[in-house]
Amino acid sequence: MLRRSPANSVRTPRTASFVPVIQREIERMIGTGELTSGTRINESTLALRLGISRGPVREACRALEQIGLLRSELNRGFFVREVSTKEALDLYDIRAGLFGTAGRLAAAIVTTVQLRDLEELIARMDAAIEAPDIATFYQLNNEFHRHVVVASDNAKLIELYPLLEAELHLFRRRGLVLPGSMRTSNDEHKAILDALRQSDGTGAARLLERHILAGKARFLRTLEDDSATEGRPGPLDPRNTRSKDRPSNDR
Amino acid sequence: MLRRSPANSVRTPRTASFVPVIQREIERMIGTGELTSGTRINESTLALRLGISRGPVREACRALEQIGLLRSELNRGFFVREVSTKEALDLYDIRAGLFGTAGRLAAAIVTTVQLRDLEELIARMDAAIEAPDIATFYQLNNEFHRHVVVASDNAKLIELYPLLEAELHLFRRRGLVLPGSMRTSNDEHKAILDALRQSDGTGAARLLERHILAGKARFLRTLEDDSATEGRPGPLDPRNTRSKDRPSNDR
DNA sequence: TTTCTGAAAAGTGTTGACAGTTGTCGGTTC
DNA sequence: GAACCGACAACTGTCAACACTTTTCAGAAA
Repeated sequence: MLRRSPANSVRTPRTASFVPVIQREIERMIGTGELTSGTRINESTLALRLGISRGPVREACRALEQIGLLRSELNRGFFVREVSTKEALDLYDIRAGLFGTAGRLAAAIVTTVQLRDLEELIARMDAAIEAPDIATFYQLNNEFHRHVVVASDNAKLIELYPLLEAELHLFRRRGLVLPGSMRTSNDEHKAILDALRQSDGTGAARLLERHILAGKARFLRTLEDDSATEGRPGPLDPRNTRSKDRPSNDR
Repeated sequence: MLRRSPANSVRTPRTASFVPVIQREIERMIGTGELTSGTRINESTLALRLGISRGPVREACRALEQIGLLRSELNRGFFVREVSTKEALDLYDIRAGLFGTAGRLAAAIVTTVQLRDLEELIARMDAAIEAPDIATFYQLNNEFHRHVVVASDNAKLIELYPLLEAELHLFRRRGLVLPGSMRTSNDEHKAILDALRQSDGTGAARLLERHILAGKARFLRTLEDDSATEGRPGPLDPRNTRSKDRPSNDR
């Protein structure tokens, strides 16, 4: 099946495309903060670093533009997107709706195994609160959310929800979880689990929606606190940090 | 600013990228049925037809893959996506959730002008029902939905919702609106308008959600009818028409 | 006739190069 | 000294060509 040079098959036994690999890599770099909001993607440099040419890099960027992690400017290339306060708040609303939907669907079909998993995650979050270990709590919290979405058994939802979360993370990085809120947050988790256990779809939906909206409220509070300490710009100022506002590309 | 040959500036005064243009073009071809589910996109042919090279075409395809209109197979290129019955039903659930969210948000901020627009659309739909003019009703119905989403003033939602609708249209084309359902559908519109008028967010959300889920129920009925007349394959068979099942690409 | 085979044709994945645009950084003018 | 100017460097958008894979199809074998 592999025609020539069975030994040095380092290059081009074309078993995979570069594009998804690059896409993940850029996602990773954004996730770790290696690439921060607003910075430009230098295609040539990135291609060189990955040992490939610009074509696949551009394709990956085009894909990432579509899911909202990058934006493009004509003749200036791709930039890591900046998410304004307004957009971040909008994302909370969408997530609330989708998360509620996930819960409604999940309540009808959730398995006992999945319920046990959720219960265990809640217990571990309690432990993290006692420690206290914010990083672990944050991670477990994400895991809990992911589990609920997966339990909905809605493939599109399972695909969509993390994309929205990733986009939200583009908002200037800050401690998203207030230490004081962990306990109440986990109490909400418990109520959610109860609703799911009782196959109470509308109840679960309502609780999950409120859970996210509570997150939105906390988010808003941190914004207000910041603007209070930082000074001038109003608490809900939709403007962002960029100095140079060019008209963004279409779509 | 334009350096050479001011007359025949047919080529390359680079004021726009080809990619969005091609993307729209492919979307259009899918929308009109010129490209049907499952067919392969021939990059070379398409590029030739548009008078450009394959690079931008590939970028556009990559973008369309990300929003769910195309899928890719290694060394075989891009295909117009096929949406299975399960996926179509999943999409209805997501749309229901998002549409409800849109309504909840819109109820709080909808303007009198927007309310009047919605009212007018409802009136025109009534007229279309009387005619009866199914095509016009279908179009006005879409317009109504779009208006509600726009009234939410949530940019991401406004971007997302039509994408889901487009994806749903990839399900093997069929008359999505049953003639008999137009009247009840428009009655639902009227109830929705009332809720919005009264700034009743939760009411609007519930009604909008049910409105979409009613569409899902009708969709299910048409499926059952079809399978009854067509013969063997079960009403909820998730399998699709493809003969050759290869492992699809990741993501 | 039907089934295999293998070579040519067709088409994708990637590359390197070119044309055009944007940004930089001296020097020049006011 | 600050604002302008123009050449140069850096970079994007696009193209044409190459390497490899998949598909097709005529001819051989059963």
